[in-house]
Amino acid sequence: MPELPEVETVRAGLDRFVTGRTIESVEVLHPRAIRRHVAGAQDFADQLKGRTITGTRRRGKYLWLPLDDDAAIIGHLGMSGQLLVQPAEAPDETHLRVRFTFDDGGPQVRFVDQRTFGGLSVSPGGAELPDELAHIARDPMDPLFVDEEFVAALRRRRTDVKRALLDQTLISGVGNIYADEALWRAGLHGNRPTEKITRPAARRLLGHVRDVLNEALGQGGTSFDALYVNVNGESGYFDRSLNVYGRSGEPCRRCAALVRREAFMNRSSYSCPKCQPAPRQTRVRSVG
DNA sequence: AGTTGCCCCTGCGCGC
DNA sequence: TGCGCGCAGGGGCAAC
Repeated sequence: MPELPEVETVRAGLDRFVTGRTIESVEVLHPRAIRRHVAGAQDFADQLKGRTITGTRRRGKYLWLPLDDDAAIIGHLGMSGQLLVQPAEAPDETHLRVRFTFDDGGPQVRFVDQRTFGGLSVSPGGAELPDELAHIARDPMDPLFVDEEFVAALRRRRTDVKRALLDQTLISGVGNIYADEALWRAGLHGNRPTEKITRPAARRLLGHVRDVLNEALGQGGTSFDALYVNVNGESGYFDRSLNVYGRSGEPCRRCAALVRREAFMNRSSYSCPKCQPAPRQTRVRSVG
């Protein structure tokens, strides 16, 4: 569920509550929530006990908390994960998976995840980029993201442009909502083959991706329901600014044609039939 | 080697 | 009211 703006909102919210605090204990209430930590729940808790969190970082949809021993706690929210700051006396959430308590007796950090697609792990390399995240491309908010490298890499792909936007090894942080919104702004149908996107069109698309991510971040992200909230349990407001996502059958805000929904990889894509005409011919797939 | 589907889960809203 | 179905902000990984 959460894409870059939502994850960044969570990271920023977490920062002042965790930086400089020392972990007293870690309670794993559901093993699936730490499945990426292959050594298991006991090892996860043992490694973290007594460690001090030195800050908060993010790349794409992943965030991590560097520790005083150069490892880091990595967090991914999946579709329904939350990181909440809660007083010790707050009742356990229904889907509470992991609880962190600190030696100052202050608020706990809780990982709550209804569907358990998200999870936590401990990985070395926390100061720069945890080893586990080596395959994740820089996101477009990263000062070291190189636009022209993205443009070239996009055009080298042999896939459809929406699939490329969702590929976290090409560009990270973009998910189903913001891919659809950026494609609408760019006037491109998601099924357009990447090799036919011109360099200027690719640059424009990247600009729209950046714009929509920034605007959503300014609104605290997109919340359709109680599943996405910040560390204090508050919703974001970008849902009011969505132009196509989830607006099937409603008028396009640019041309009033009715927004269409198309099946896409067991999910949905939303687009304007006039502003984003489907490519005449779908990508030719190599055979044999 | 690059690309494509499947599948992991829980809950909600809808139609019958 | 109750059941079954489809759908949901993601990504790893086996199979082509």
